[in-house]
Amino acid sequence: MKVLNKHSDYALRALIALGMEPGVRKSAKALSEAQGIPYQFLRRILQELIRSGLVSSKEGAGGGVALARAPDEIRVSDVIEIFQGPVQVSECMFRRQLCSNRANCVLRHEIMRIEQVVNDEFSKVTVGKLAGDLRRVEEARKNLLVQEKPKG
Amino acid sequence: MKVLNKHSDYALRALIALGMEPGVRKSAKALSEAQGIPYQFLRRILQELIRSGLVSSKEGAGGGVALARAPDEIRVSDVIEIFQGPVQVSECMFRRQLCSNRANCVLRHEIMRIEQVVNDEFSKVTVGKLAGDLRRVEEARKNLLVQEKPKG
DNA sequence: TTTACTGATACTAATTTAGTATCAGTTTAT
DNA sequence: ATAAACTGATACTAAATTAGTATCAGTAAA
Ligand code: FES
Ligand code: FES
Repeated sequence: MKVLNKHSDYALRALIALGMEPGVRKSAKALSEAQGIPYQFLRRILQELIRSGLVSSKEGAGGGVALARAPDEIRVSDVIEIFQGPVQVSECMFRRQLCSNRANCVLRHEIMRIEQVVNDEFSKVTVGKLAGDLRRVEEARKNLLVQEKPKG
Repeated sequence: MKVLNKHSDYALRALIALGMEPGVRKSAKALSEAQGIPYQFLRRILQELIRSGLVSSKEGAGGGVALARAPDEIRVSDVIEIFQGPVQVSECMFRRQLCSNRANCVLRHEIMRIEQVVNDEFSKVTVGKLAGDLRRVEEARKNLLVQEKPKG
């Protein structure tokens, strides 16, 4: 069961890359090369993010994209919603004979509860948080290198 | 984002149908007709459930399948695991440049935490519970009919 | 020995996901 | 003016996954 498809995956990486230096505009080409994401594919993903309002863009030479909101205001759940639609456990279990009265269906309640939990978890994690985590990871690695080659 | 694919969906329906009358053996044909699941497809699904040990079978005329465990011992997560593999949020975010040190990766921890939560939720729900819920739904509907046509 | 079933497995069709390509328009720099 | 570096929109192809079908062999009961 793969939760993130490539669209969401790449979108997140691009968003986090942008979130590392909020306000700095980057071109699709630069992002594509830095993150190892196929250029044309990333372009379409960015266009989608722009349409959805997570990212802002500037056309022409020297143009590019940047986060349209604060990194902490962009949730992983937003990204999943855009590229994979809302979380749905099952189209509708027992739809045929058994569940003519959807409104009162206990099974449906169970299903919706889980959908909610999954969604909540993905809402808790923001691009800002991931970028922060990543920053700390990079710091740690840098320090490690300094230790290995001290005063060099 | 569709969580259950048709395999898991149909498997669950079949398991719950079996769970409504544990111990009673039912043929693939009967299940297929009762649940509106394509026969050959359901056959393969049942064979998979049998191999996985959730269901027991008896060959020959009058044969069929039944739950191999107590309904409460069959979790939705078991079914998902069989047909869709273990929950994976992302193959490995930032695998390339950024995450050579997977063991210490904060992002990875975040991802694994969510995977755990999702899995936990699906482990909480058993075939026994779903069958019980369904039983209550059917009771409620029956009572409703009695009310509508009282003493008829 | 026919009928009703499962076991194993090969196959096809449909859908989704991933990835590519193209052309038009915008901004900057020369 | 025009070339270069960009995004906007959209059509297209390829690969992978999912869904569904078919077939043949074997088993058990009537
Ligand atoms: S599961 Fe569909 S209404 Fe009950
Ligand atoms: S996300 Fe892959 S190791 Fe960090």
